[in-house]
Amino acid sequence: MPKITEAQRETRRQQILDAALRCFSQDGFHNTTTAVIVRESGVSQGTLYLYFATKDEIIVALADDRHQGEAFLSAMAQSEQDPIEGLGLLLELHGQGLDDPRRADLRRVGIQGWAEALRNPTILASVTEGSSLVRKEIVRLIARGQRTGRIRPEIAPEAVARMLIALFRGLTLEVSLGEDTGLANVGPLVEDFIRSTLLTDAARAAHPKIPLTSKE
Amino acid sequence: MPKITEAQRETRRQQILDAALRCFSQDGFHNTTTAVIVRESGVSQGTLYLYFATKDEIIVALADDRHQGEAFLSAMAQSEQDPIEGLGLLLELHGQGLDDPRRADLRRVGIQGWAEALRNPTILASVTEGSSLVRKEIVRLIARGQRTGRIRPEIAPEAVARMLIALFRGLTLEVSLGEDTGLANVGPLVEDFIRSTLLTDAARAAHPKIPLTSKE
Amino acid sequence: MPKITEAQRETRRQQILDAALRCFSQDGFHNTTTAVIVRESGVSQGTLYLYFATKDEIIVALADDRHQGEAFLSAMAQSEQDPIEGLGLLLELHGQGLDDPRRADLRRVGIQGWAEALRNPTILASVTEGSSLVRKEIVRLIARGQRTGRIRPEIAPEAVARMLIALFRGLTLEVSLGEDTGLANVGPLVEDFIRSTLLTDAARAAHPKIPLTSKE
Amino acid sequence: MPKITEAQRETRRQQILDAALRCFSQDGFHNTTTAVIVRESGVSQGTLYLYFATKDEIIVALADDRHQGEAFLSAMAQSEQDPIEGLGLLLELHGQGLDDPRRADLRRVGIQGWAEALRNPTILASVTEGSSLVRKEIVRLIARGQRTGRIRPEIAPEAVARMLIALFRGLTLEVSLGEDTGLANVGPLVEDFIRSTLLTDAARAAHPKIPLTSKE
DNA sequence: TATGAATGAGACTTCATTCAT
DNA sequence: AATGAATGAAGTCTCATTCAT
Repeated sequence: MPKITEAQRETRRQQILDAALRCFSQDGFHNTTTAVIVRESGVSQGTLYLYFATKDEIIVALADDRHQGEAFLSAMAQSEQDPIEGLGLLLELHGQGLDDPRRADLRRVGIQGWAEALRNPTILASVTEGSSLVRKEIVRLIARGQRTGRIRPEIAPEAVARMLIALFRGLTLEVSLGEDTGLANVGPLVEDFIRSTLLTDAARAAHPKIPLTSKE
Repeated sequence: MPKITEAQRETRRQQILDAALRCFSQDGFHNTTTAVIVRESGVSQGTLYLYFATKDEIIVALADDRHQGEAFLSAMAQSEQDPIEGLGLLLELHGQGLDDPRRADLRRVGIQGWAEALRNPTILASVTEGSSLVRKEIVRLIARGQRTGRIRPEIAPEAVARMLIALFRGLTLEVSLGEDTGLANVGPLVEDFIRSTLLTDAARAAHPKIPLTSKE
Repeated sequence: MPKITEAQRETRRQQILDAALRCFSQDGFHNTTTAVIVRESGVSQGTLYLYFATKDEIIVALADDRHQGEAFLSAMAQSEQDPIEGLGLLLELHGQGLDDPRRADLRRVGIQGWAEALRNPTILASVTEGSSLVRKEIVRLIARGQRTGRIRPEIAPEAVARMLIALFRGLTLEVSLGEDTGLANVGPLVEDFIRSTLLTDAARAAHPKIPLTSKE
Repeated sequence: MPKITEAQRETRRQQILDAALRCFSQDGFHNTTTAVIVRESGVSQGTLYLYFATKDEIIVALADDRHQGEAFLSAMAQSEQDPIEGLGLLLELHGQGLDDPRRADLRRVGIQGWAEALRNPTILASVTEGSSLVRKEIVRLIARGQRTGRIRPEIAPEAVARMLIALFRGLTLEVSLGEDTGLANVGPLVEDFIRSTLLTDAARAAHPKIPLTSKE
């Protein structure tokens, strides 16, 4: 029987994960020693292993955190009545995620997660789970739009989903690498793409502007 | 007067890089020991360090190789007379690069390079150099298309370039993670995007189909 | 609150230093691997680095130990009331240090320390600190002797100090190299030197024999 | 049958030894790689091993060079008719050797030779041979002085020799460690020592000043 | 003879993990 | 539960020496 409450335990765990996120973001997963995480999180070397069985498990936990965030965004988009507005909201939220400086560490560690996923099945599962959630949500929204006649029927919803996910992952990378062109906002172009490529002529008339307001 | 010719030296170097590429692809950069690279490449432990000063330098060299490949693709696209066909060729070549099983290792190591670039300025420079080349080529093609009235003038060439690069990076990741949906080819959608979003009405009529034949 | 007390830590540290002293004495600093020190001291490879950051730091610590010993001898000499007896005591103690077989390792490692001091500023500082202490003590004793009229006033105290230090270092080397002539004790000659060269005629009469009893 | 003359061979050998002396003086024997010696001497890696079978043999050769110099000094002293003047000359020559900046490298490498001699019998033999030559010469001079009644008969020649050798070795060390007091010349004190301790009253009257002119 | 590329044993050091307290 | 000292396997890199040309 534990001598600390579940809440205390969860707090400690987050404390470690927060420190790990910062460290991994700065020095990379493999160049961060458990000693540093321990120092940054304020727990002891031994305590770390009361919460995570291995160092690998820490990055797995961070990856899991990440796709929980994605699940949340999907849920929000789903609550939207209009599918096109739902799609716009999804894109907007992800677009904001790209910009938010408070999420810089998450983005950087996310990229490292991709590299790890190539050889760690657990992390791969986590990454895939996250993208899968988003993909399904996009497919659902597109399909709904097609049923209501707003989105061109010949469009393959899966393809759109894959394309949008790939696009956002690529933008995450671009932002994190600091490949700052200082020019040209991609947001309006994505908006343009959706309007011209996905929407039917009728919908295009009804939606003079879909609510994609990402500043990125 | 060296005991070995420059060509022999280059061969040896490639031999090491080839082995390293295979190893890094399989186990990741940080989980590949120099001992394994040495074993795989058939040279001795000491010889490795006659060609690369540190293990890090090997991944830098692989990243450099990579953007040399990108320079080559850009050069090919530039040789095309018609900007739209040039753009199509560029996309096709990159699309083929996504599919080619012989390039699987390159893709996987490329993703690891992204993670390394976050904390290794030399690798970052190499990655950025590669994308920069492609971006400039795309901008050049779009601008040319706009001058000839084939591409809508209100389109921002930089934005298109960033979007396409992000898209292909994202697709590289998708393919490498094996997130295989088994469905829906993105290629036609990209083609559709270009036709609907970029081309002027006149050009769209003239190009009933732009030559984007990527099967991915 | 540390898991081990300061005393336990100091014991461990000495345990390592003792082993290192033996190893360095036998095989030389550069021909002694950390693996051997570890084996001899009974600690693990990792533990060594819990006490010393680098192998170099071990020899620095040994050099420091050495000049702490010299400080002790100086303190003893200073406690003597009569300056000539103090000088005699100092020489006697150092003379005993030359003979003592238990100090053979210290002498041998000391000589290696000289070689290291040529290119390691930290070790140089340690060696210099040690000789400086002794020099100051000799100067103090000589000057005191001059004030009481026992030592010839035209003698330069600094020169005597340098000469005696050089002499003892040279004798340390001779003993350690085993250049054993089996003949002729230097001790009485040093005694003679002091009587004839340093003492005033009056003091020479009062001290028919200064208490220099080194057998070396 | 050699394709180069003995003279050419000797030149090459010296070229290597000169480079090695400089390198060893600067970085120490163990921190000088053969690669550096090769670079400094201008010969190739392979050629080095045509002249010296091992790296150790290089320091042995340097040690041998050294005691050849000592043999030369002894020969000079022996040529002197008067034993006391001979002794003075010997001390003067060694004293000059301490000061000469062109001999700084020799002194530094000599000290490293002491450290090596502790575990390398060949180097030990070389060092011992050098000191032995000097010791014998001093003994011979003292004994001669005793026969002619210039030096006190109760003095042990061996002890004087050992003391003087130890003293000069110690001074070599002091100079090389840069323990510069900026004060007090030891030379006159040594002179004083010889006059007061060794000479008979008669000789002291005859030699108002023995020719010891070392500036060190 | 001379060269310099190649070799591979081995050195130092790090670090994820354990376990007695 | 928490601690932090201890562990030892393993990794990167060096370097004296060799040998085919």
